[in-house]
Amino acid sequence: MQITPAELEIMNVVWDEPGVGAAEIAEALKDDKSWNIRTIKTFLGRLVEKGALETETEGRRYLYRPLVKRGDYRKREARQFVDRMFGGKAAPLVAHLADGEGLTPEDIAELEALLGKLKK
Amino acid sequence: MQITPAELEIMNVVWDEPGVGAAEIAEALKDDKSWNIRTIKTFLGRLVEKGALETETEGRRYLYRPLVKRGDYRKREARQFVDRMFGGKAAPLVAHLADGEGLTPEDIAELEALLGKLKK
DNA sequence: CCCCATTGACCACAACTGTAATCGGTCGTA
DNA sequence: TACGACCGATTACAGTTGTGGTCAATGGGG
Repeated sequence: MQITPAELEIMNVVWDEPGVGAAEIAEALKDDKSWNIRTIKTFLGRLVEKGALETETEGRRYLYRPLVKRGDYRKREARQFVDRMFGGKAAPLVAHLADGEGLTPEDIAELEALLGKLKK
Repeated sequence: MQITPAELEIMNVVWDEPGVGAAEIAEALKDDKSWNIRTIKTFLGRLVEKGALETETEGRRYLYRPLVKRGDYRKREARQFVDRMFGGKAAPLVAHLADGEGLTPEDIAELEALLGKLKK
C-alpha cells in the first residue's frame, strides 16, 4: 500500500479532518498546491482503490475518512527511509539534520526529553 | 537531480569504492539484489546522464566515480523527508523510530553524544 | 420545469522507474 | 583467422505518478 508524495498531501487533509469531501480538500490545499479539482479526485480515487481511504455517501458526493492511521504510516515510512538512506541507523540521520540547521533549539530540547524517557 | 531507490543502491557501491566498473558493481550487489548486469548498466547510464556519476575509460570499459557527495545527497534527502512527512520537525521522526524499536542502545548513546555537541 | 454547475466514473497521456533484450564492435582464445 | 565473450549504445515495455479531460447523471436556482 504505497502512498505517493502527492497523495500524501491529500491524506494529510483527511487525517486532519476525517469526513471531508473533495471540494473541501481542494479548498484546504488551494494555497499550497495549484491542483485542479479533477486532479484531486484522481488521487482520492486512487487512495480509495489502494485501501488508504474509505468513502461514505452523503447525498450525491463522497465523504472520505482514513483507513490507515497517520502514526502507523509515519512509522513505516520513517523506518523505510532510514533503512534505505542510512543503513538503518538513526543517529546519522539526526546528525545530517543538525548539520543543515534543520534542528531548532526546541527540537533539540524535545529530543533530549525523548532520550531521557528512552533510557529508563 | 533525482536519484531513485534502485539507483541509490548503485550509488552506494560507487560511493564505497569510487572507480569501480559495472561488473564489480554487479558483484558487490549480487547477494542483495538479483539484478541482471544489463539492469545495472541501465541504471549506470541514467546516473551518468543525470550528472550523479562520471566515467573514465579504462580499456574498453568504464570506471565510475561519484559527482555527487554522499553527505550532500543524504542531507538533502533527510531534509526533504522530514519536511514531507513531519512538517519539518525532527523530533517526531525520532519518536517514531523509537516507538518501533528502531533505536538500538548504541543509537541512543550516539544521539546523546550528538545532542551534547549541539548544545554547546 | 429547465438549464447549469457539480459529482463520480472512466479515459488520456507523458515522464519516470524497474527490468531487461538487441545490436554492432572488439579482445582473447582456439 | 574465426568465434564466442564482453562492452557500451540503443531500444523495449509495462507499471506508476502527476496532471487533467470527457461523459452521463443529478440536484438546485431561477
